[in-house]
Amino acid sequence: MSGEPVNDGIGAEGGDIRDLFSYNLQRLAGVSTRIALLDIKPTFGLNMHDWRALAVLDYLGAAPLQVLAQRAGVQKSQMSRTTVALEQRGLIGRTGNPRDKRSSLLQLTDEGKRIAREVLKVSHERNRRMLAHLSQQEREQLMVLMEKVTRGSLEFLADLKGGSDPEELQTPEPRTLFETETF
Amino acid sequence: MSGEPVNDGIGAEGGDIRDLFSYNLQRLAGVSTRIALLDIKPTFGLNMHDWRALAVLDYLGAAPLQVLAQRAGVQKSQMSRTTVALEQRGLIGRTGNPRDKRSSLLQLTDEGKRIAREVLKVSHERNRRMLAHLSQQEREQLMVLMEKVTRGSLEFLADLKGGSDPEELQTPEPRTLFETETF
DNA sequence: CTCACGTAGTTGACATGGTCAACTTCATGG
DNA sequence: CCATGAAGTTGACCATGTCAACTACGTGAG
Repeated sequence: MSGEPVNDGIGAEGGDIRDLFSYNLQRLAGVSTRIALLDIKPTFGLNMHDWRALAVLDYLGAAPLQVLAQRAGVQKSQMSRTTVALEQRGLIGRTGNPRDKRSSLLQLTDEGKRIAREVLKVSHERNRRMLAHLSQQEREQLMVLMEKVTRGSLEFLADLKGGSDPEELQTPEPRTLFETETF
Repeated sequence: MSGEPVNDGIGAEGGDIRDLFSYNLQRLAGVSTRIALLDIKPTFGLNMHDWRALAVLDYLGAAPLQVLAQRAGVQKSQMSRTTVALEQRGLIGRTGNPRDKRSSLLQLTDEGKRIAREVLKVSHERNRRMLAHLSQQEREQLMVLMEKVTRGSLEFLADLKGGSDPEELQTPEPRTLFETETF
């Protein structure tokens, strides 16, 4: 009866790739990355890794590398290289971890904080433009839905990664998830 | 008065990176990619480029490389390499383009079609699991919202890419967008 | 205490992905 | 028929993601 075919992101019989949630998600994420880099790379000389590391450290305060990596959603090897580079640029400092001599606590320098706040500000503006066609209510709803999908996807991923090590990547944070940190 | 702070994906004063739509989008996309590769790489020996090329060709039927690249959202140089590899594996064939001797029309072989359909099937299941926590209505709503955001983001990107060449990347397809193809 | 085992972090190697520029081949309009 | 430009290919380069090995240190069992 209804003229418009609706799309639920799963795609039933006869549907093609354009009906898949994951496909549209990837496309949107690609566009978002390109926009972010056009913003951030020329102005601040940061790539996405750098920016995420700074931003996550900004709200963590001081944290060992492992925690930083988990929160940013990257492997520790990646984060190690990123933090070394940021330290050389004077945006990050290290202090000994009193509880564990194998690690240091990473934290933003004053310059690092300044940059992080500036980038965060232009990122707000960037997001505002990306979400321009949505009403306030739609924006809130979108965030809620994405969080649900993230939760479901992480469970799925944990399943696939051998039923064995569920710990590995289930790290993230949509603020309402995981406020249970105890490093 | 309301106890819960709501999040609109833009992040106002005092918000941190976890409030940003783009940040959560990137994290979810990363998880989605990892899930997809765990599915597709071992079973079919395809990477994401391969899979997208096959899937897009599946609904395009026969198309020159440029169109295929646009629809898949990648540059023609990338798509060129992908199609060469897929042709060598016997999943894609070429026939002369009657309208333009510089190009060929690409199309799936029977084997290519078979693979594309199989991968599409497991992708349906994958999306079903990722969206497991959403009701039917929420899933439909999510797709609508993502399409709006994609539209807004593409406009924004076109703006940034010099007000000049708006053509370049605004190619995509959430089916309801762009049904105006005329190659 | 000490030793075996686990964990934090670093590093090397490698595959993939994204971008740009140069180049060939052909199309098309003046 | 010539100048200009588009289609596709290729080479180069950087960013990203993943894995394994290795060092240094923590921890629990004996």
